Parts: sequence; structure tokens; C-alpha cells
Amino acid sequence: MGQGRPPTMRDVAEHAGVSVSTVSRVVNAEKYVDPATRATVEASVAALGFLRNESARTLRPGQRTATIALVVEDLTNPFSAELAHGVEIVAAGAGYVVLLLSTGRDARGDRDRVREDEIVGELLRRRVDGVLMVPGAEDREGRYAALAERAPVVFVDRLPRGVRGDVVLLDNTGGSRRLTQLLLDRGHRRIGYVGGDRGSGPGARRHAGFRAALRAAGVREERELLRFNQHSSDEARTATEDLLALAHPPTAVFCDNNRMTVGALLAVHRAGADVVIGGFDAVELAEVLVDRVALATYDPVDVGRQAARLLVERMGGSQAAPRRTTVPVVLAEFGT
Amino acid sequence: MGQGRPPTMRDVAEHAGVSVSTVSRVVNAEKYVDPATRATVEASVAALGFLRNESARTLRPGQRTATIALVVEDLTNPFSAELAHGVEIVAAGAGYVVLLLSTGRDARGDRDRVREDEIVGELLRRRVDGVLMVPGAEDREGRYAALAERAPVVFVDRLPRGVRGDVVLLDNTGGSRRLTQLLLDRGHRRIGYVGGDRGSGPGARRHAGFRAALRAAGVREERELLRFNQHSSDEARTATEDLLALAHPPTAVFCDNNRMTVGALLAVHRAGADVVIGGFDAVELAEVLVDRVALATYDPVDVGRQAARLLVERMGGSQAAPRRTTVPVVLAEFGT
DNA sequence: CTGAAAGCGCTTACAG
DNA sequence: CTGAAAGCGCTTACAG
Repeated sequence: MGQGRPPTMRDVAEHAGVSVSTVSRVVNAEKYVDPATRATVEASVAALGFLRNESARTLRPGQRTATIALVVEDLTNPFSAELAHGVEIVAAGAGYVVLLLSTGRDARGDRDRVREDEIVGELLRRRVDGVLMVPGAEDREGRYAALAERAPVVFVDRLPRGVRGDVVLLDNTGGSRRLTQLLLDRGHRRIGYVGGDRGSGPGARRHAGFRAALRAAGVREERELLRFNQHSSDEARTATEDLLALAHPPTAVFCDNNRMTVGALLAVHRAGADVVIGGFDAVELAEVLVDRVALATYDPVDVGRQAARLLVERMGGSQAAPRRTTVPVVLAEFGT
Repeated sequence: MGQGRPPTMRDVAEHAGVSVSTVSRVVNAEKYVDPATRATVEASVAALGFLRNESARTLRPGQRTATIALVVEDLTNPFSAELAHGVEIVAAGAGYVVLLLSTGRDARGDRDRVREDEIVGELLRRRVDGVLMVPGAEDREGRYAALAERAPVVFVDRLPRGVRGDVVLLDNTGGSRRLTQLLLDRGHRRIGYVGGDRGSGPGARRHAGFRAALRAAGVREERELLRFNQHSSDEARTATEDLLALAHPPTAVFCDNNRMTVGALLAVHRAGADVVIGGFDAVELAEVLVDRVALATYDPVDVGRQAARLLVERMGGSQAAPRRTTVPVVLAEFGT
């Protein structure tokens, strides 16, 4: 494996008896090459198994790396994985390759600042042509803004406070409001809320939609029914168990993302409780849980495709004002 | 965005009043640089926001790209996504960045040969330091073998016929045999089989384990209970419905991967049938389906970690004979 | 400890 | 249509 240096254009040129310039022209499929010369060179390329060194090509100013970076928190979340899939499809179609970077989370469930800095540095050193970023909530250190000054960036799922740029969002507020409305329509008045960070981003919007629906229905939001800052399905399960143990428990529980929904489903199932779950994000096999679930879903693959398309435009040199695309959210109800 | 060329070492050198060589030494944290000089240069680096161009560094022979490629079929499958996560963690820890490439499937559910060739070319042109590949079953065209000659490769989940190399496998045969044994122990004698490709790779091994368990128990494998070549949960659902509609239907169904299991669960659920499902791979919320499911699971993240560790060793120059690592499979039973 | 110079593998005007 | 030459941004012996 890896034995010997790979052949260079110089090797091909010698083998074919032409100059390096000519080899370059053939490899780049330029016009104005004599057909016979072209054939000879192509034969030498094949004979030597020549593959143009992309690092060398890239060195010339104005040449692209044909690489985009996708920065997500954790590929373990189906949202991230499907997003990546959508990105990859569009990227491949447009001639780009995807560099995948995960920020991870620290013990408190927050972004690791140091790791994020490393990632931004890495992208810039590699001169990626563009970046797709699922960002953290804040940009106090100006990390995202600095990145956006040096490379085309499209943000996904949230635009960090204090940053200008393209962003692809979900209809978090609307989806959440309609999902809550559905629960209200089914007669529920005590609705629990199990969610992650409430500060900003998707979590904040989803909670806002929840409140809006309650308000419109003249239902008070009860503090004792709210459980924020859950970061895993295990935590969500415990939080839901707490809710079920209340003297006056909720008859429905709103979950603000898929991990929350999974945890709540388990808690409700174990308790054998007669509680309806309304969850944001898709959860596979929800159909099997008839009579108990309503979901607000969207297509993460499509989010990836749209974001990648926006980025491809930007990399093409578009100087239009920052754009905001919103991917729709649809409700799915299983059972009543 | 992207305004102006990024600063070069030359810019830094001029700003600091030293030579480019000295800047290089400081940036590479070499010894034998006067502390005062180092400080000046570091100040200039910071002032100009200099980030070393990795393409240029890479050009020198012997320099690595610090890039590994991960080639999967489809990130939409949780196995691939978690695998990628494990890979990314080890890669980042070892100073590598991950290039993600998906082969996709064509209409018949097979690998797209053309796309695979493109991918191999892409990796080689980019001079990645190593490749992690979830390969197709065959290597008739010698694609994988050719790749393995030019770069360190670790295969995942299967070693294509006719290729030598490192591989990280699951205990497909053993896990499958034990899962089938469990169904037999519960008294099932008519066990349906819903699976994907039977020809080779994981599918073939899982079927082999199934047969081995039946044989050991003196149970005949009935042709009418076998449903191969299912490629989606929808197809698996239909196949399972077929099984349930037989004059003499199975009392248990063995599913050879997670898509099959999801489809079978839906079919059994819809039919309200009293059928136990034994499935290979994890399926979230299986716990909610108590009394109906046994799963053979393993940790795809761990598969990724192990494969990446093997690759890091190879990239370090290890010339040891090809290695084979097997990740264990554990049974989980829900309900009886 | 530091600098001048060569060279990595390409691309691209510039001549011819 | 083709080649010689310069140059992209680095690293690395080689002197000093």
C-alpha cells in the first residue's frame, strides 16, 4: 500500500514525449490540443495510472478546492445524519466533496468552544470553498461572524444572534403552534412541556409556538408543567416521569425534539399512563404507537438539499442580500 | 465574504521583518527559534489573521493531507451515521479530518459502479492518507484492490471477495444463530425470514447463522417462509404481509437488518397478528413493543472507532499482515 | 538561531 | 497547436 510516489505530470510528459503544459491541457480537457497528441497523452495517463494531485492544482490563486465543510453537533442525531445526506447529494451533483466535522457537546450539553475554534481554523486552513453550519445559539466570541467574513457560509436551523448570513430554517414556531393547537382541539387543557435549551434557536421558537397556541385558546401556561434543559432521551424520560407523578398530572405532553419524544414515549409506556404525546421531529415506528401520538415532522434531507443549493449559489459568487429559507413542517396524527 | 486573498507567510514575514523560513519555523512550533523572534512572528500572525494554507504544505513529498475518507452507501441508515460518528471521534483525536462520500444505490438496490469509480478517483486525487470503506459485495473490476494498492484501506462490515486487507466485522453468523436459537427456545418452529441480498456479505452470514440454528434444532428450513431481496422497510412490510397471509403462517419472523425489522413490525402491528419478531440491528423504541421483539444488537459507533483505530495504525506505517477485528453482537429480549 | 534558495506538482500567460 | 518559464504558498536542507 502506498508504495512509491504516485506519478506526476512530469512522468506522464516524459512517457508521452510532450511537455508538461500539454499534459495539463489534456488532463483539463482543454480545446486546441491536436487529437493525435491528446490520444498519446491519454494513453500515457492510463499506462501510468496518473491522477492529478489536487493539492497542487489548488495552489494557484483563484482555483477552488471543490470542498465544502458540514459542521454539525452530532451525527448520532437522525436530523444531522439526514441533513448530511441531503447535503452530500447536492454537493456531489455540483462537483463538491464534503468534509464532515462534529462539534460534540460538553458535559453540560453545551457546545465545546475550543473544539469549535479548532474546527473553524481547520476549515479556513484547508481553504474550503464554503461552509454549512448548524451553529450554537450565541456568537459572543464572534467565531461565526469571523468565519462568515472569510468564506461563504450558510447556517442551518438557526442564525446565531449577532450574525448576518444565509440561513435555512424550519417553521419551528408555526409547526409547534399547530401541534399544540391539535392537542387543544382534542380537549387537552393540562399540557406538559419537555424540552431542551429554552434560551434561543429552535427550542425557543418551539416554545413560543406552544405558548401562542395556549394563549389563543385562553389556556394558562402552568409553571409546574414545564421541564426545560433536558439533553437526552434518558433525561426526558425522567422529566416525563416527574410530570406523571404530579398530584394533578398533564393529560398530554409536548416534546420539543425527537430525543424528548423518545424519552416521553418510554415514560408513558412504562407507567401505562393514558397520556397523549405531541412531539416535534419524526420518530420511527410512531405508527405502531397508535392512539397516543401526534408528530410535527419535516424532511431533514430537504433541509440539507436547500442549504447546499444556497451555498452553491454563494460559492458561485452571488452577492445578493442574506437569504432566509423556511422548510415547512407538517403534522401527522396517529390514533385520535 | 472571501474578500481579498488570505495572508501568506510572505505577508507575515514582511510584517514581522523576518524571513519566510523563520515564519515557517514558528508556525510549525519548531525549536531553535529565538524567543523574541518567535514572539514578534506570533504577533504578526495574529495581527494578519494568518492561517497556513494546507494545500501548499501538503505539496511537499512525505507530507500528509491529514485527511481520511469514509465511504458509505447511505447516511440515512442509522448504521452508517453512527459508524461515521465513531470514525469522526477517533479521527479528530488523531488529528485527521473526515471526507464523507456516499455511493448511493441504483434502482435495483445495487451499488452504482460509475459513482464508486468516481469516488475512488476523487480520494486518490486528493491524496487522502487513508480510507474507511463499507464496500459492495464483489470486486470484479478490481476497484477496491486497486485502491488498496495505492492507499491504506480498512474495510468495514465485509471484505469484498478477492481483496486482501484489514477489516472490521460484526459477529453476523454468531449473532444470527443465537437470535434464531432464542426463537427456537421459545417454542417457535415455523420461522419466517425477511432479508436483503442473500449472495454475500452480512446478509449471507446472517442467513447462515439462521440455518445453522435451525439445523442444530432439527428444524427444516421451509422455502415458502423465505423472503429475500427486500431493500426497504416498505418492501419488508409487504413481504411480511405475504408471510402472514400464508395458509400456514409463521409464528415468528426473523429480520436480517433494521429496515426489515421496521417493516415487519408495521406489518405485524397492522395485522394484529400474534407473531414474534427477531431482528438484527437495533431499532429504537423496541422496548415499547414488549412481548413481541428480540433484537441482536451491537454498537455501530464502536465499529467506527475500531476501524478508525486500525486505519490510524496503518497510516502510521504498520506493515503487519491484514487484520480482522470482530465486534460482538448481544441479544436483547423484550417481553417473553 | 536565521536566511537564501531550491523544489513540491500543478496552471497559465507568453511566445512561437 | 505546443513548449519554456514563472509562480502559487509552503518546507527543508544548506550555509552561515
